[in-house]
Amino acid sequence: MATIGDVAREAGVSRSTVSYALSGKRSISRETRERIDKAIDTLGFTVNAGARALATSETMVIGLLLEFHDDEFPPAMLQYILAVSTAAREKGYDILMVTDSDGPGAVKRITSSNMVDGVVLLDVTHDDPRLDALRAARQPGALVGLPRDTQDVDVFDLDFGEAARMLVDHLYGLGHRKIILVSPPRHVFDRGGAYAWRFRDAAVERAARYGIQIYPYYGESQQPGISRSLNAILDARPDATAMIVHNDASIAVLPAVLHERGVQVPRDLSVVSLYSQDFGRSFLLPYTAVETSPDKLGREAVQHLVRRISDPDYAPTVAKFIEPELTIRGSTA
Amino acid sequence: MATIGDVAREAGVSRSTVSYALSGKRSISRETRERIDKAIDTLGFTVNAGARALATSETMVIGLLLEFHDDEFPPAMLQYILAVSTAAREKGYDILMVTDSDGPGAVKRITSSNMVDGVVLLDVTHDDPRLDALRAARQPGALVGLPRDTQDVDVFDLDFGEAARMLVDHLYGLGHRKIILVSPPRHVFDRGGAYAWRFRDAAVERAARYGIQIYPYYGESQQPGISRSLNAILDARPDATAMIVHNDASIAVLPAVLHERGVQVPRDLSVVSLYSQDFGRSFLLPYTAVETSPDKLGREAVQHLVRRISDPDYAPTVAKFIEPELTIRGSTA
DNA sequence: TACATTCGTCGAATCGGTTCGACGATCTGC
DNA sequence: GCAGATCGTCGAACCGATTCGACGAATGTA
Repeated sequence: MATIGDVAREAGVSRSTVSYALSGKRSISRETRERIDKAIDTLGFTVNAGARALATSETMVIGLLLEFHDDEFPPAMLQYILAVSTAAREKGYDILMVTDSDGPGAVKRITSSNMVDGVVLLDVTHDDPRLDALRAARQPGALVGLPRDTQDVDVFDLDFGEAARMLVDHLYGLGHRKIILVSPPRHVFDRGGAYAWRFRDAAVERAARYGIQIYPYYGESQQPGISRSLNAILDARPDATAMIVHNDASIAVLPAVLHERGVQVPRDLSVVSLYSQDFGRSFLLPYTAVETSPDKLGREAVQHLVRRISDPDYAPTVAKFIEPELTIRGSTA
Repeated sequence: MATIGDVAREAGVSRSTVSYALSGKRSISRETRERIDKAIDTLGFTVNAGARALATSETMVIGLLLEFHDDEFPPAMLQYILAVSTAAREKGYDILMVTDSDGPGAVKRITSSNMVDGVVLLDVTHDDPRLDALRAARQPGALVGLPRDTQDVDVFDLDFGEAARMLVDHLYGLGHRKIILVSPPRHVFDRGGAYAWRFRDAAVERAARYGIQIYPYYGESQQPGISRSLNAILDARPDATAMIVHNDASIAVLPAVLHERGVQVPRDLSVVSLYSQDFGRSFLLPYTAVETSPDKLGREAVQHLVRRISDPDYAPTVAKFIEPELTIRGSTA
């Protein structure tokens, strides 16, 4: 591997001159620059990332922390990963992806060893143990998911409360008075997945305000439990005229379950949900739904993180809740 | 951030002594070691990864290259990612994940800048342009997926030919003489996804040997095309008594399609497929199938890569085809 | 014409580690 | 009791970049 010294020798200049030619931080004469450029590509020189990181204390790498739980649905997770990765690359950053089950340890390890310039935490829970590790680290972080204590951190999430209200309003406006709500699996609540209860509580409260019935249930995460639980719910509430499904795994399975029961949408039952458009396309989901925008979320998190990396006290911390958008797909009446 | 120099001063020894205490490459007296240990945790010292990488030219990072195509099914991809990530961490490596659409460029960038010690290429195609970049790099690489030219590279893949033969044999043994084959989408063939035709060709050849009929079709990757194409295929071949589905997206949708047509498995149609057990659990896939073992594949690739990193000319290059295992789930008769 | 700027380049210091050779002290074997 | 090996430690060189201050030459200004 050629070093900057080799380039310098080949071009007959000093190392610092090569460095300045590379960075453009000082002016270089045209002919010198040409000699350097030629030397660089005869030698096939590339800057050594480690050496540069050491000198500049910037790695141009962002840590991406996630843990895959059994109660999560793979396609959704992958969408976040790709969004973060793509957005980062556009800003010139690479992604160090850590899927360690010891989240706090992983945060500590990659930040304190200076492997990254900042981190993105995916799927942050109410009492996420990674937060202490992040605060102890002297590096910026962006969270996707809402923790209890948002002090000193930047948070990005969908406004699940508003999403719930939108969906309840939509159904209420169409005349529905008894609504089933399928939440994420109980595990998600236990683990502290705030989005689960933020959505449920808002839906329940909104329903109460309208004086209508809402029947909350937990969904399941794996087959055959998903179908079974959906059937049980439908059996238990034959009077319900509408259903809100806040669970990827359940919504993916719902079409089959309804078909098997001979239930037609929206004639017999109105169905609304939350999922991203891409997700809906992989399956056959023709439901009116709130768009969850994983790409927008990932992108915003990265953008903000990058800004904070270049200027650590750039702005007050941010808790950005992106606005839900309702896409009408005709699954309600 | 504390440096090794700070630790040395705090413990009253030289920097090299601290380094040796850390690495254990020379012996250290008990009391010195204790002073150093104490200094390390009063100062909260962690080795700077960049500096270490510079000195040792080892980053302890593995590059993971993948590109997500629309014609792929997200859950399967995620399984590979997690497998590689987990296996790497167990060996002490972190993962630099690159999802660049410019594959060769990405390979060149991360290898020639010495950001990684080696790379894993996911979903390698017949004429994968990343291979030239990999060969030009002076770093070991492990491929998942089979390229045309396997010279100087280590390849890991399922033995798709054998898998096809197993499934055909299985059906033939049960008396089936007219079999539908749903391959991956045409795009996958065009792109050079060798697994697609390795499977198809082996199935066709085996069927020919038995003198039975096999009807090959392309699958689709996105709804509603998937259902539509499955229906069209079933309409076109009412005489077929069995079906081999080599496509994640199609198999995930198949239960619904069959149910809608009133086709019972295995009474009216025998179905076999290829998918991983985890994948089957997310959906409701009760089909006799060959296990695709993404975890085993990812793990083996990483293990071999790590070995080659520590000893670049450790062994002849490897083309390892893991043996398909047939799991009988009663979807055939 | 004399002086102050700007331009282009260089040398040296620095980032934070690892590792080699040296060296005194301790231990071993005869 | 002495030569030789081993142990524990240190200092210095090195890994490959960046960046600061300096300095001669070219340019601009009065």
